[in-house]
Amino acid sequence: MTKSLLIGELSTRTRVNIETIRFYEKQNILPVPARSAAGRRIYDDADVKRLNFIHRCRGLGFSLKEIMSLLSLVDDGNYTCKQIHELTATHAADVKEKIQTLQQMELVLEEMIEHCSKGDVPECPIIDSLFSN
Amino acid sequence: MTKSLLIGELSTRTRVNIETIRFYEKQNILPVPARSAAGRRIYDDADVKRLNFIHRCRGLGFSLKEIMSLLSLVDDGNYTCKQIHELTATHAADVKEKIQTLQQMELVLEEMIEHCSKGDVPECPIIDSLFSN
DNA sequence: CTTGACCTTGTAGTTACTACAGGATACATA
DNA sequence: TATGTATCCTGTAGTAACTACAAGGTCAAG
Repeated sequence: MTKSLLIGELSTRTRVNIETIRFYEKQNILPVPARSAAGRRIYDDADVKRLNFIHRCRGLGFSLKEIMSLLSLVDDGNYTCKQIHELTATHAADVKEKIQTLQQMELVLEEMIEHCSKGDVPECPIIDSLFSN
Repeated sequence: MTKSLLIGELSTRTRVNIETIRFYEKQNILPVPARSAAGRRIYDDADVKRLNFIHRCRGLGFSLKEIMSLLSLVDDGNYTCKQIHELTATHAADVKEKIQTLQQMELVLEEMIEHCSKGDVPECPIIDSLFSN
């Protein structure tokens, strides 16, 4: 049988913020839960599992939209490995692109920093290069 | 003498969106410009220079807050190379951290993708791993 | 029976824009 | 002169994914 939890327990167990859990419900990523007589949200093991899934996906940089796509494939029950692979590969490509952009930034920043005297003087090659042209 | 420009020309010259230019003004990153008799914003070479600076900084991933710090140092006229260096180095460290986070994500994503059959079957190791525990 | 922990809703703030709506102005052409 | 169209104006709302309240209800323990 499945154990029932209040939102605080679900939060502790999944390490997802209470506010975030309510936010996910509003976004239709988490299903509307049962309520106690006093109106409190009641969750079960399936919710723990789903929220952990969402949390892991977020940790891998998937957007909520992408997570919804993954979840609706799973919810419909008729997903194929190929479909999941495609979504994941697309996301992985996005991540790679972001890394490249950031590495380009890093390169320029490091170069600017290198040329810097770092002194208590009112001339700075960083400012000069950014203000040039 | 400095040439005066309307917002559209400033936009073309700096490749910064018109809406973005007005946004920067509202954020006090760009100074309030002069106005024509009909109320149109009038810019000059100093604005071109400043907006180019902002644009480059954005391209290097500086936040508007960071850019404001840089600009106010410059505006006050009493900045030192050391101060600029510090702001830049801090930002560079942020960028490095972001890169590392993304590389971790990439690693996990690639591993998941590798284990994938990519087939038209209803079992997927990606889903399995994300739903496990 | 009160205290404190926990829950509820709803709204506003964050970042850096972007996208309108609805209206005024400027200039060239018919 | 009329008209078209390009440009400008203000102000508001939407985007992503939360986070942070405010103001109030509920529950268990001492």
